[in-house]
Amino acid sequence: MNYEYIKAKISLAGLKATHQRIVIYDTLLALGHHPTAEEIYARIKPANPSISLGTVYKTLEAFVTGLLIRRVLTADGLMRYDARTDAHSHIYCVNTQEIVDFNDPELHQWIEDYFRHKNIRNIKIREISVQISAEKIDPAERIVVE
Amino acid sequence: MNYEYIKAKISLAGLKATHQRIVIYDTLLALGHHPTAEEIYARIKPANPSISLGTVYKTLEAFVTGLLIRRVLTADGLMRYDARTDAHSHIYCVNTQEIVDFNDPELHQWIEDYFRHKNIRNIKIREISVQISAEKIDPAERIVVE
DNA sequence: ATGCGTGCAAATCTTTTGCAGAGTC
DNA sequence: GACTCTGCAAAAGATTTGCACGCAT
Repeated sequence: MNYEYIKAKISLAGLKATHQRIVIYDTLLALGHHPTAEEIYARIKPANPSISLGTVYKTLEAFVTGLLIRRVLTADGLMRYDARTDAHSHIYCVNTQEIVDFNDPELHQWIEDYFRHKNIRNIKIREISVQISAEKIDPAERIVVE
Repeated sequence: MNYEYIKAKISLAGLKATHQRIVIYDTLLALGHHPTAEEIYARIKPANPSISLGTVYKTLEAFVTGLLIRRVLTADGLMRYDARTDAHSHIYCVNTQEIVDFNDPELHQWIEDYFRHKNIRNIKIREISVQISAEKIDPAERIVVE
C-alpha cells in the first residue's frame, strides 16, 4: 500500500490527509502486531522528529471514529489498534504475549450458520471472531495456521 | 456462594483469607458484568469504609496470579476482571457496551475438534472462546441465549 | 511469632484536553 | 479563507509502589 493510496483512504473517511496521518496509518499497516500509540510513536519519531505523541493518540481515535482502523481486545489494559477492519480471529500466546491474526472463512461461516439456527433473542449479530489462547512450543519460531 | 466457601477458595490458592479479600471476591461474583477495580471499590466502600483502592488493585492482581479470577479482554483500555475461570464466550453489545457471558459446550467442542484437524504449527491450544459483536434490538430488554 | 496483607500517599504511566499556530482543501 | 489538525504542555485518569502497622496462620 503506497502513499497515494493511503492518502485517498484517509480522505474518503472525511479526514484531512496530513503527512502525520499518512505515516501513522502506514506504520499501523507495516507493524505485524497490534501496537499502542506509544509503539507507533517510537517507530515514527526518528524519521519525523517534530511529531508529537498527542497527535498519535488523536489520530488513532480519529481513525477509529472514521472506521479506518479498530481497537483490539486486550487484557493488558492498554489501547491497541489494528489496521484490519474485517472480522478475523486472534491467537494469544500466553508465554510471549503475542497476538497473531488468523483468518478462516470456513470456520467463520460455520459459526455464523450455527448461530442462525440458535435461539438468540434481542440481539442482531454483527460479527463473530474466535480467540484462541495458546502456548508457543518453540518461542523462536513463528506461529503458523493453515 | 457463602463467606466460608469463599474463604476456603482463597486459602486454597495460597493466599491469606482476609475480610477485604473475601468481600472483593464476593462482589466480583455478585456483579453480573466485568468490573474494574474502581467499580468494585465503589460497591464495597459503603459497608467497608476503611478499605483502600490500592488494596482492591493489589487483591485483584493477587487473585489473577493465584488463578482465582481472570482479566477480561476489553477494548476500553481498562483492566476488567471476571470471577469465571472456565473458557466461555462473550457477546459484546455495540450500543450499550455491555459484555454478556454465554456458554455453549456444543459449540466449543465443535471448534476444538475443528482445530484438532487443522494444521496449526508451533502452538499448543489452551482454550478457545468466541466473541460476538452484536446490537441490542430492544435496549431495555435482556440478551437471551439458549 | 512470622510473614503476608492493608492503608495511605506519593509516584508512575497512559490518555485526554486546551490552545495558538500551521497546513489542507 | 475557512476550518481542521498539529505540537506543546498541562491535566486528568488509571495503576503501581514504598513503607509502617495490623492481622491471619
